[in-house]
Amino acid sequence: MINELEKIKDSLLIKDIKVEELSSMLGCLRGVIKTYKKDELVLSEGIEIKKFGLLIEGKLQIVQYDYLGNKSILSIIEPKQIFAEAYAYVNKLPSMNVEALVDSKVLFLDSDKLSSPCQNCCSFHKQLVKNLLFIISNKNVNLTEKIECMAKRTTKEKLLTFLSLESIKQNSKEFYIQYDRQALADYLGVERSAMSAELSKLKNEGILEYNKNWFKLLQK
Amino acid sequence: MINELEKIKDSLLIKDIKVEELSSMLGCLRGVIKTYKKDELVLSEGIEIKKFGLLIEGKLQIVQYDYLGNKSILSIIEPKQIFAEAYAYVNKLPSMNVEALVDSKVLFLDSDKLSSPCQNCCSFHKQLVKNLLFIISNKNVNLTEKIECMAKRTTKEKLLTFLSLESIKQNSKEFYIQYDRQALADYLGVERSAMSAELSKLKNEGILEYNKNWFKLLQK
DNA sequence: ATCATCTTGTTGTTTTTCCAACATACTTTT
DNA sequence: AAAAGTATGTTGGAAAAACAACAAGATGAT
Repeated sequence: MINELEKIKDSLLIKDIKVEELSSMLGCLRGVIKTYKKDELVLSEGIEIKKFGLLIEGKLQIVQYDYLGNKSILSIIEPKQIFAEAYAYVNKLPSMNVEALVDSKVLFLDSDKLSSPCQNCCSFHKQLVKNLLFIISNKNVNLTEKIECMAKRTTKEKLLTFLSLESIKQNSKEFYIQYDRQALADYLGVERSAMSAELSKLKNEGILEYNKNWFKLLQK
Repeated sequence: MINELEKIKDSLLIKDIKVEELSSMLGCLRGVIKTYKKDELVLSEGIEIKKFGLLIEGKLQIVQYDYLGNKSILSIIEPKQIFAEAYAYVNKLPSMNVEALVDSKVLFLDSDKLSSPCQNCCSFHKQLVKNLLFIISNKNVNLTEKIECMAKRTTKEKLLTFLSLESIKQNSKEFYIQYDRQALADYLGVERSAMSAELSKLKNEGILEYNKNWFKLLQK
Protein backbone atom coordinates (compact mmCIF):
# COMPACT_ATOMS: atom_id res chain seq x y z
CA MET A 1 0.00 0.00 0.00
CA ILE A 2 2.79 2.38 0.92
CA ASN A 3 4.28 1.54 -2.43
CA GLU A 4 1.06 2.49 -4.19
CA LEU A 5 0.88 5.83 -2.42
CA GLU A 6 4.40 6.57 -3.51
CA LYS A 7 3.32 6.30 -7.14
CA ILE A 8 0.50 8.81 -6.87
CA LYS A 9 2.04 11.21 -4.37
CA ASP A 10 2.30 14.08 -6.84
CA SER A 11 -1.15 13.62 -8.30
CA LEU A 12 -3.14 16.86 -8.52
CA LEU A 13 -5.84 15.33 -6.34
CA ILE A 14 -3.55 15.00 -3.35
CA LYS A 15 -1.46 18.06 -4.03
CA ASP A 16 -0.34 19.75 -0.79
CA ILE A 17 -1.44 16.84 1.37
CA LYS A 18 1.16 15.42 3.71
CA VAL A 19 2.27 11.85 3.11
CA GLU A 20 1.48 11.08 6.76
CA GLU A 21 -2.13 12.02 6.15
CA LEU A 22 -2.58 9.87 3.10
CA SER A 23 -3.30 6.60 4.83
CA SER A 24 -5.87 8.16 7.13
CA MET A 25 -7.37 9.70 4.02
CA LEU A 26 -7.70 6.27 2.45
CA GLY A 27 -9.69 5.08 5.42
CA CYS A 28 -11.85 8.15 5.53
CA LEU A 29 -12.67 8.00 1.81
CA ARG A 30 -13.13 4.23 1.82
CA GLY A 31 -10.22 3.78 -0.57
CA VAL A 32 -10.19 0.51 -2.47
CA ILE A 33 -7.51 -0.65 -4.87
CA LYS A 34 -8.48 -2.85 -7.80
CA THR A 35 -6.37 -4.35 -10.56
CA TYR A 36 -7.40 -4.97 -14.15
CA LYS A 37 -5.96 -7.05 -16.94
CA LYS A 38 -5.45 -5.52 -20.38
CA ASP A 39 -8.80 -5.06 -22.18
CA GLU A 40 -10.78 -5.58 -19.00
CA LEU A 41 -13.69 -3.23 -18.29
CA VAL A 42 -13.08 -0.82 -15.41
CA LEU A 43 -16.47 0.89 -15.53
CA SER A 44 -19.48 0.09 -17.68
CA GLU A 45 -22.16 2.13 -19.33
CA GLY A 46 -25.34 2.35 -17.33
CA ILE A 47 -23.90 1.17 -14.04
CA GLU A 48 -24.08 3.64 -11.19
CA ILE A 49 -20.83 5.24 -10.06
CA LYS A 50 -20.43 5.95 -6.34
CA LYS A 51 -16.67 6.07 -6.30
CA PHE A 52 -14.41 7.86 -8.72
CA GLY A 53 -11.06 6.48 -9.81
CA LEU A 54 -7.44 7.56 -9.51
CA LEU A 55 -5.17 5.59 -11.83
CA ILE A 56 -2.12 4.28 -9.96
CA GLU A 57 -0.45 2.49 -12.84
CA GLY A 58 -1.29 1.39 -16.36
CA LYS A 59 -3.37 3.18 -18.96
CA LEU A 60 -7.11 3.50 -19.43
CA GLN A 61 -9.34 4.57 -22.25
CA ILE A 62 -12.75 6.18 -22.00
CA VAL A 63 -14.89 5.08 -24.91
CA GLN A 64 -18.40 5.70 -26.05
CA TYR A 65 -20.64 4.08 -28.63
CA ASP A 66 -23.01 6.27 -30.60
CA TYR A 67 -26.49 5.50 -31.94
CA LEU A 68 -24.96 3.61 -34.87
CA GLY A 69 -22.61 1.64 -32.67
CA ASN A 70 -19.52 3.54 -33.77
CA LYS A 71 -16.85 3.61 -31.12
CA SER A 72 -15.21 6.88 -30.21
CA ILE A 73 -12.42 7.52 -27.77
CA LEU A 74 -13.26 10.33 -25.37
CA SER A 75 -9.96 10.38 -23.55
CA ILE A 76 -6.91 8.48 -22.41
CA ILE A 77 -6.21 8.28 -18.68
CA GLU A 78 -2.59 8.24 -17.55
CA PRO A 79 -1.30 7.43 -14.05
CA LYS A 80 -2.11 10.04 -11.35
CA GLN A 81 -5.16 11.25 -13.24
CA ILE A 82 -8.67 10.87 -11.89
CA PHE A 83 -11.66 9.75 -13.94
CA ALA A 84 -15.43 9.36 -13.70
CA GLU A 85 -15.61 12.07 -11.05
CA ALA A 86 -18.22 14.08 -12.94
CA TYR A 87 -20.60 11.13 -13.14
CA ALA A 88 -19.98 10.30 -9.51
CA TYR A 89 -21.11 13.79 -8.48
CA VAL A 90 -24.11 14.24 -10.76
CA ASN A 91 -25.51 10.86 -9.79
CA LYS A 92 -26.24 10.07 -13.37
CA LEU A 93 -25.73 6.78 -15.13
CA PRO A 94 -22.62 7.02 -17.28
CA SER A 95 -22.98 6.62 -21.03
CA MET A 96 -19.40 5.52 -21.51
CA ASN A 97 -17.14 2.59 -20.75
CA VAL A 98 -13.70 2.71 -19.21
CA GLU A 99 -11.35 0.02 -20.55
CA ALA A 100 -7.87 -0.97 -19.46
CA LEU A 101 -5.44 -0.52 -22.37
CA VAL A 102 -2.74 -2.39 -20.45
CA ASP A 103 -2.68 -4.12 -17.07
CA SER A 104 -3.70 -1.39 -14.63
CA LYS A 105 -4.18 -0.59 -10.98
CA VAL A 106 -6.87 1.84 -9.81
CA LEU A 107 -7.61 3.48 -6.47
CA PHE A 108 -11.33 4.12 -6.00
CA LEU A 109 -12.42 6.82 -3.58
CA ASP A 110 -15.88 7.47 -2.24
CA SER A 111 -17.19 10.70 -3.75
CA ASP A 112 -19.74 11.26 -0.98
CA LYS A 113 -17.13 10.94 1.74
CA LEU A 114 -14.92 13.42 0.01
CA SER A 115 -17.53 16.16 -0.12
CA SER A 116 -18.87 15.55 3.41
CA PRO A 117 -15.92 16.07 5.73
CA CYS A 118 -15.93 13.70 8.67
CA GLN A 119 -16.98 15.00 12.09
CA ASN A 120 -13.51 16.01 13.18
CA CYS A 121 -13.09 17.97 9.96
CA CYS A 122 -9.69 16.50 9.14
CA SER A 123 -7.35 19.07 7.78
CA PHE A 124 -6.64 17.24 4.54
CA HIS A 125 -10.31 17.22 3.68
CA LYS A 126 -10.25 20.93 3.02
CA GLN A 127 -7.33 20.53 0.70
CA LEU A 128 -8.87 17.56 -1.09
CA VAL A 129 -12.02 19.50 -1.83
CA LYS A 130 -9.98 22.40 -3.10
CA ASN A 131 -7.94 20.11 -5.33
CA LEU A 132 -11.00 18.39 -6.68
CA LEU A 133 -12.70 21.68 -7.44
CA PHE A 134 -9.57 22.75 -9.25
CA ILE A 135 -9.42 19.57 -11.33
CA ILE A 136 -13.07 19.63 -12.32
CA SER A 137 -13.07 23.37 -13.01
CA ASN A 138 -10.00 22.91 -15.12
CA LYS A 139 -11.66 20.21 -17.18
CA ASN A 140 -14.52 22.59 -17.58
CA VAL A 141 -12.32 25.34 -18.94
CA ASN A 142 -10.63 22.89 -21.30
CA LEU A 143 -13.92 21.56 -22.60
CA THR A 144 -15.11 25.10 -23.19
CA GLU A 145 -11.96 25.88 -25.14
CA LYS A 146 -12.39 22.80 -27.26
CA ILE A 147 -15.95 23.82 -28.02
CA GLU A 148 -14.73 27.28 -28.94
CA CYS A 149 -12.51 25.70 -31.60
CA MET A 150 -15.03 23.16 -32.82
CA ALA A 151 -17.79 25.75 -33.16
CA LYS A 152 -15.97 27.51 -35.99
CA ARG A 153 -17.38 26.64 -39.37
CA THR A 154 -14.24 26.04 -41.41
CA THR A 155 -11.13 23.99 -40.78
CA LYS A 156 -9.04 27.11 -41.29
CA GLU A 157 -10.87 28.97 -38.54
CA LYS A 158 -10.75 25.95 -36.24
CA LEU A 159 -7.01 25.77 -36.70
CA LEU A 160 -6.44 29.46 -36.15
CA THR A 161 -8.64 29.48 -33.08
CA PHE A 162 -6.72 26.55 -31.62
CA LEU A 163 -3.35 28.03 -32.48
CA SER A 164 -4.11 31.47 -31.08
CA LEU A 165 -5.38 29.94 -27.84
CA GLU A 166 -2.16 27.97 -27.67
CA SER A 167 -0.13 31.09 -28.38
CA ILE A 168 -1.91 32.94 -25.57
CA LYS A 169 -1.46 30.06 -23.13
CA GLN A 170 2.23 29.75 -23.88
CA ASN A 171 2.55 33.50 -24.02
CA SER A 172 4.50 33.50 -27.26
CA LYS A 173 3.91 33.62 -31.00
CA GLU A 174 6.15 30.55 -31.21
CA PHE A 175 5.22 27.36 -29.45
CA TYR A 176 5.09 23.59 -29.56
CA ILE A 177 1.81 21.71 -29.52
CA GLN A 178 1.18 18.44 -27.74
CA TYR A 179 -0.76 16.75 -30.55
CA ASP A 180 0.39 15.04 -33.70
CA ARG A 181 -1.66 15.75 -36.84
CA GLN A 182 -4.12 12.93 -36.37
CA ALA A 183 -4.72 13.82 -32.73
CA LEU A 184 -5.17 17.49 -33.60
CA ALA A 185 -7.66 16.59 -36.33
CA ASP A 186 -9.58 14.44 -33.84
CA TYR A 187 -9.50 17.24 -31.29
CA LEU A 188 -10.90 19.74 -33.77
CA GLY A 189 -13.33 17.25 -35.26
CA VAL A 190 -12.04 17.40 -38.83
CA GLU A 191 -10.34 15.17 -41.39
CA ARG A 192 -6.61 14.83 -40.98
CA SER A 193 -5.71 15.14 -44.65
CA ALA A 194 -7.99 18.11 -45.18
CA MET A 195 -6.44 19.72 -42.13
CA SER A 196 -2.92 19.11 -43.42
CA ALA A 197 -3.90 20.75 -46.71
CA GLU A 198 -5.31 23.71 -44.82
CA LEU A 199 -2.10 24.05 -42.83
CA SER A 200 -0.11 24.19 -46.06
CA LYS A 201 -2.43 26.88 -47.39
CA LEU A 202 -1.96 28.96 -44.25
CA LYS A 203 1.78 28.60 -44.64
CA ASN A 204 1.62 29.76 -48.28
CA GLU A 205 -0.56 32.70 -47.32
CA GLY A 206 2.14 33.75 -44.88
CA ILE A 207 -0.16 33.45 -41.88
CA LEU A 208 1.96 30.91 -40.04
CA GLU A 209 5.09 28.82 -40.11
CA TYR A 210 5.40 25.33 -38.76
CA ASN A 211 7.53 22.28 -38.67
CA LYS A 212 6.29 19.14 -37.02
CA ASN A 213 5.01 20.21 -33.60
CA TRP A 214 6.52 23.69 -33.73
CA PHE A 215 4.33 26.58 -34.83
CA LYS A 216 4.79 30.29 -35.25
CA LEU A 217 1.96 32.75 -35.82
CA LEU A 218 3.03 35.63 -38.04
CA GLN A 219 2.03 39.31 -37.77
CA LYS A 220 -1.29 40.38 -36.29
CA MET B 1 -31.27 41.51 1.98
CA ILE B 2 -33.94 39.13 3.22
CA ASN B 3 -35.80 40.00 0.08
CA GLU B 4 -32.81 39.07 -2.05
CA LEU B 5 -32.41 35.71 -0.35
CA GLU B 6 -36.05 34.97 -0.99
CA LYS B 7 -35.41 35.28 -4.74
CA ILE B 8 -32.58 32.76 -4.82
CA LYS B 9 -33.80 30.35 -2.17
CA ASP B 10 -34.34 27.50 -4.61
CA SER B 11 -31.09 27.95 -6.46
CA LEU B 12 -29.15 24.73 -6.94
CA LEU B 13 -26.22 26.25 -5.08
CA ILE B 14 -28.12 26.55 -1.84
CA LYS B 15 -30.30 23.49 -2.26
CA ASP B 16 -31.03 21.79 1.06
CA ILE B 17 -29.66 24.68 3.09
CA LYS B 18 -32.00 26.09 5.73
CA VAL B 19 -33.16 29.67 5.31
CA GLU B 20 -31.91 30.42 8.83
CA GLU B 21 -28.41 29.49 7.80
CA LEU B 22 -28.33 31.65 4.71
CA SER B 23 -27.41 34.90 6.37
CA SER B 24 -24.58 33.33 8.33
CA MET B 25 -23.45 31.82 5.05
CA LEU B 26 -23.31 35.25 3.47
CA GLY B 27 -20.97 36.43 6.19
CA CYS B 28 -18.82 33.36 6.03
CA LEU B 29 -18.44 33.53 2.25
CA ARG B 30 -17.99 37.31 2.23
CA GLY B 31 -21.17 37.75 0.21
CA VAL B 32 -21.44 41.03 -1.66
CA ILE B 33 -24.39 42.19 -3.72
CA LYS B 34 -23.78 44.43 -6.72
CA THR B 35 -26.18 45.94 -9.20
CA TYR B 36 -25.61 46.59 -12.88
CA LYS B 37 -27.39 48.69 -15.46
CA LYS B 38 -28.28 47.20 -18.84
CA ASP B 39 -25.17 46.75 -21.02
CA GLU B 40 -22.81 47.26 -18.10
CA LEU B 41 -19.85 44.90 -17.76
CA VAL B 42 -20.09 42.48 -14.83
CA LEU B 43 -16.74 40.76 -15.38
CA SER B 44 -14.02 41.59 -17.87
CA GLU B 45 -11.56 39.57 -19.85
CA GLY B 46 -8.15 39.30 -18.23
CA ILE B 47 -9.19 40.46 -14.78
CA GLU B 48 -8.68 37.99 -11.98
CA ILE B 49 -11.77 36.37 -10.51
CA LYS B 50 -11.72 35.63 -6.77
CA LYS B 51 -15.46 35.50 -6.28
CA PHE B 52 -18.00 33.74 -8.42
CA GLY B 53 -21.47 35.12 -9.09
CA LEU B 54 -25.00 34.03 -8.38
CA LEU B 55 -27.53 36.01 -10.39
CA ILE B 56 -30.34 37.31 -8.16
CA GLU B 57 -32.33 39.12 -10.80
CA GLY B 58 -31.93 40.24 -14.40
CA LYS B 59 -30.19 38.47 -17.25
CA LEU B 60 -26.52 38.17 -18.14
CA GLN B 61 -24.63 37.14 -21.22
CA ILE B 62 -21.22 35.52 -21.39
CA VAL B 63 -19.43 36.65 -24.52
CA GLN B 64 -16.09 36.04 -26.09
CA TYR B 65 -14.18 37.65 -28.91
CA ASP B 66 -12.07 35.45 -31.15
CA TYR B 67 -8.77 36.21 -32.89
CA LEU B 68 -10.61 38.12 -35.60
CA GLY B 69 -12.67 40.08 -33.13
CA ASN B 70 -15.89 38.20 -33.87
CA LYS B 71 -18.24 38.15 -30.92
CA SER B 72 -19.77 34.87 -29.85
CA ILE B 73 -22.25 34.23 -27.08
CA LEU B 74 -21.12 31.40 -24.83
CA SER B 75 -24.17 31.33 -22.63
CA ILE B 76 -27.06 33.21 -21.12
CA ILE B 77 -27.32 33.37 -17.33
CA GLU B 78 -30.77 33.40 -15.77
CA PRO B 79 -31.62 34.20 -12.15
CA LYS B 80 -30.53 31.57 -9.59
CA GLN B 81 -27.71 30.36 -11.83
CA ILE B 82 -24.07 30.74 -10.90
CA PHE B 83 -21.35 31.87 -13.29
CA ALA B 84 -17.57 32.28 -13.50
CA GLU B 85 -17.08 29.55 -10.91
CA ALA B 86 -14.71 27.55 -13.12
CA TYR B 87 -12.37 30.49 -13.57
CA ALA B 88 -12.55 31.30 -9.87
CA TYR B 89 -11.30 27.82 -9.02
CA VAL B 90 -8.61 27.38 -11.65
CA ASN B 91 -7.12 30.76 -10.83
CA LYS B 92 -6.80 31.57 -14.46
CA LEU B 93 -7.50 34.87 -16.13
CA PRO B 94 -10.85 34.65 -17.88
CA SER B 95 -10.96 35.07 -21.65
CA MET B 96 -14.55 36.19 -21.69
CA ASN B 97 -16.71 39.12 -20.66
CA VAL B 98 -19.94 38.98 -18.71
CA GLU B 99 -22.43 41.66 -19.73
CA ALA B 100 -25.77 42.64 -18.24
CA LEU B 101 -28.52 42.21 -20.83
CA VAL B 102 -30.98 44.05 -18.59
CA ASP B 103 -30.64 45.75 -15.21
CA SER B 104 -29.33 43.03 -12.95
CA LYS B 105 -28.41 42.18 -9.38
CA VAL B 106 -25.60 39.75 -8.56
CA LEU B 107 -24.46 38.09 -5.35
CA PHE B 108 -20.72 37.46 -5.33
CA LEU B 109 -19.33 34.73 -3.07
CA ASP B 110 -15.75 34.08 -2.16
CA SER B 111 -14.64 30.86 -3.83
CA ASP B 112 -11.76 30.28 -1.40
CA LYS B 113 -14.02 30.60 1.62
CA LEU B 114 -16.44 28.12 0.15
CA SER B 115 -13.86 25.39 -0.31
CA SER B 116 -12.10 25.97 3.04
CA PRO B 117 -14.76 25.44 5.70
CA CYS B 118 -14.40 27.79 8.63
CA GLN B 119 -13.01 26.49 11.89
CA ASN B 120 -16.30 25.46 13.36
CA CYS B 121 -17.08 23.51 10.23
CA CYS B 122 -20.54 24.98 9.82
CA SER B 123 -23.03 22.41 8.73
CA PHE B 124 -24.10 24.28 5.62
CA HIS B 125 -20.56 24.29 4.33
CA LYS B 126 -20.71 20.58 3.65
CA GLN B 127 -23.89 21.01 1.70
CA LEU B 128 -22.58 23.99 -0.24
CA VAL B 129 -19.54 22.05 -1.38
CA LYS B 130 -21.74 19.14 -2.41
CA ASN B 131 -24.01 21.46 -4.36
CA LEU B 132 -21.13 23.20 -6.06
CA LEU B 133 -19.54 19.89 -7.04
CA PHE B 134 -22.87 18.84 -8.46
CA ILE B 135 -23.27 22.04 -10.48
CA ILE B 136 -19.76 21.99 -11.91
CA SER B 137 -19.86 18.25 -12.62
CA ASN B 138 -23.15 18.72 -14.33
CA LYS B 139 -21.77 21.43 -16.57
CA ASN B 140 -18.97 19.05 -17.34
CA VAL B 141 -21.33 16.32 -18.43
CA ASN B 142 -23.31 18.77 -20.54
CA LEU B 143 -20.20 20.12 -22.23
CA THR B 144 -19.09 16.58 -22.99
CA GLU B 145 -22.44 15.79 -24.55
CA LYS B 146 -22.28 18.89 -26.69
CA ILE B 147 -18.83 17.89 -27.89
CA GLU B 148 -20.14 14.42 -28.67
CA CYS B 149 -22.68 16.01 -31.03
CA MET B 150 -20.35 18.58 -32.54
CA ALA B 151 -17.63 16.01 -33.21
CA LYS B 152 -19.76 14.26 -35.81
CA ARG B 153 -18.78 15.14 -39.34
CA THR B 154 -22.14 15.76 -40.98
CA THR B 155 -25.17 17.77 -39.95
CA LYS B 156 -27.28 14.61 -40.24
CA GLU B 157 -25.11 12.77 -37.74
CA LYS B 158 -24.98 15.76 -35.42
CA LEU B 159 -28.75 15.92 -35.42
CA LEU B 160 -29.20 12.20 -34.84
CA THR B 161 -26.65 12.20 -32.05
CA PHE B 162 -28.40 15.09 -30.36
CA LEU B 163 -31.84 13.57 -30.81
CA SER B 164 -30.87 10.14 -29.52
CA LEU B 165 -29.24 11.68 -26.46
CA GLU B 166 -32.45 13.61 -25.90
CA SER B 167 -34.49 10.46 -26.37
CA ILE B 168 -32.37 8.62 -23.81
CA LYS B 169 -32.56 11.48 -21.31
CA GLN B 170 -36.32 11.75 -21.60
CA ASN B 171 -36.62 7.98 -21.72
CA SER B 172 -38.94 7.97 -24.71
CA LYS B 173 -38.80 7.86 -28.49
CA GLU B 174 -41.09 10.90 -28.44
CA PHE B 175 -40.00 14.09 -26.76
CA TYR B 176 -39.93 17.87 -26.86
CA ILE B 177 -36.70 19.80 -27.21
CA GLN B 178 -35.90 23.08 -25.51
CA TYR B 179 -34.33 24.80 -28.52
CA ASP B 180 -35.89 26.51 -31.50
CA ARG B 181 -34.24 25.85 -34.87
CA GLN B 182 -31.77 28.72 -34.68
CA ALA B 183 -30.70 27.82 -31.16
CA LEU B 184 -30.32 24.16 -32.09
CA ALA B 185 -28.19 25.09 -35.10
CA ASP B 186 -26.00 27.25 -32.86
CA TYR B 187 -25.72 24.45 -30.33
CA LEU B 188 -24.60 21.98 -32.99
CA GLY B 189 -22.42 24.51 -34.74
CA VAL B 190 -24.14 24.36 -38.13
CA GLU B 191 -26.16 26.55 -40.46
CA ARG B 192 -29.82 26.86 -39.59
CA SER B 193 -31.17 26.54 -43.12
CA ALA B 194 -28.93 23.59 -43.94
CA MET B 195 -30.06 21.95 -40.73
CA SER B 196 -33.70 22.51 -41.59
CA ALA B 197 -33.08 20.88 -44.96
CA GLU B 198 -31.42 17.95 -43.27
CA LEU B 199 -34.37 17.55 -40.92
CA SER B 200 -36.72 17.38 -43.90
CA LYS B 201 -34.55 14.73 -45.49
CA LEU B 202 -34.59 12.64 -42.31
CA LYS B 203 -38.37 12.93 -42.28
CA ASN B 204 -38.62 11.80 -45.91
CA GLU B 205 -36.31 8.90 -45.22
CA GLY B 206 -38.67 7.78 -42.50
CA ILE B 207 -36.05 8.12 -39.77
CA LEU B 208 -37.96 10.62 -37.70
CA GLU B 209 -41.11 12.67 -37.39
CA TYR B 210 -41.32 16.14 -35.98
CA ASN B 211 -43.46 19.16 -35.60
CA LYS B 212 -42.10 22.32 -34.10
CA ASN B 213 -40.40 21.27 -30.88
CA TRP B 214 -41.87 17.76 -30.83
CA PHE B 215 -39.76 14.92 -32.22
CA LYS B 216 -40.23 11.18 -32.59
CA LEU B 217 -37.44 8.80 -33.52
CA LEU B 218 -38.77 5.91 -35.60
CA GLN B 219 -37.71 2.25 -35.38
CA LYS B 220 -34.26 1.31 -34.15
C1' DA C 1 22.25 0.23 -44.23
C1' DT C 2 17.85 -1.93 -45.13
C1' DC C 3 13.33 -2.77 -44.30
C1' DA C 4 9.04 -2.06 -42.17
C1' DT C 5 6.19 1.13 -39.96
C1' DC C 6 4.31 5.42 -38.89
C1' DT C 7 3.47 10.26 -39.75
C1' DT C 8 2.64 14.01 -42.69
C1' DG C 9 1.64 16.10 -47.06
C1' DT C 10 -0.59 16.12 -51.81
C1' DT C 11 -4.06 15.58 -55.17
C1' DG C 12 -8.52 14.68 -57.53
C1' DT C 13 -13.29 13.30 -56.94
C1' DT C 14 -17.52 13.15 -54.44
C1' DT C 15 -20.33 14.77 -50.92
C1' DT C 16 -21.79 18.14 -47.79
C1' DT C 17 -22.13 22.65 -46.08
C1' DC C 18 -22.57 27.43 -46.49
C1' DC C 19 -24.85 31.33 -48.07
C1' DA C 20 -28.37 34.16 -49.84
C1' DA C 21 -32.73 34.72 -51.26
C1' DC C 22 -37.20 33.66 -51.07
C1' DA C 23 -41.66 30.97 -49.70
C1' DT C 24 -44.62 29.45 -46.25
C1' DA C 25 -46.47 28.98 -41.78
C1' DC C 26 -47.29 30.46 -37.31
C1' DT C 27 -47.82 34.45 -33.59
C1' DT C 28 -48.83 38.70 -31.85
C1' DT C 29 -50.59 43.11 -32.14
C1' DT C 30 -53.86 46.26 -33.40
C1' DA D 1 -59.53 39.96 -39.58
C1' DA D 2 -55.51 42.35 -41.35
C1' DA D 3 -50.91 43.51 -40.76
C1' DA D 4 -46.43 42.97 -38.99
C1' DG D 5 -43.17 40.25 -37.16
C1' DT D 6 -40.92 35.87 -36.28
C1' DA D 7 -39.83 31.05 -37.09
C1' DT D 8 -39.25 27.44 -40.24
C1' DG D 9 -38.69 25.31 -44.73
C1' DT D 10 -36.93 25.29 -49.65
C1' DT D 11 -33.81 25.96 -53.37
C1' DG D 12 -29.61 26.63 -56.33
C1' DG D 13 -24.96 28.00 -56.90
C1' DA D 14 -20.36 28.60 -54.65
C1' DA D 15 -17.21 27.02 -51.25
C1' DA D 16 -15.40 23.73 -48.25
C1' DA D 17 -14.84 19.20 -46.28
C1' DA D 18 -14.72 14.39 -46.63
C1' DC D 19 -12.78 10.60 -48.65
C1' DA D 20 -9.52 7.68 -50.95
C1' DA D 21 -5.32 6.77 -52.71
C1' DC D 22 -0.82 7.67 -53.02
C1' DA D 23 3.89 10.15 -52.23
C1' DA D 24 7.41 11.63 -49.31
C1' DG D 25 9.64 11.93 -45.05
C1' DA D 26 10.79 10.35 -40.42
C1' DT D 27 11.52 6.73 -37.04
C1' DG D 28 12.88 2.33 -35.21
C1' DA D 29 14.37 -2.35 -35.34
C1' DT D 30 17.29 -5.79 -37.14
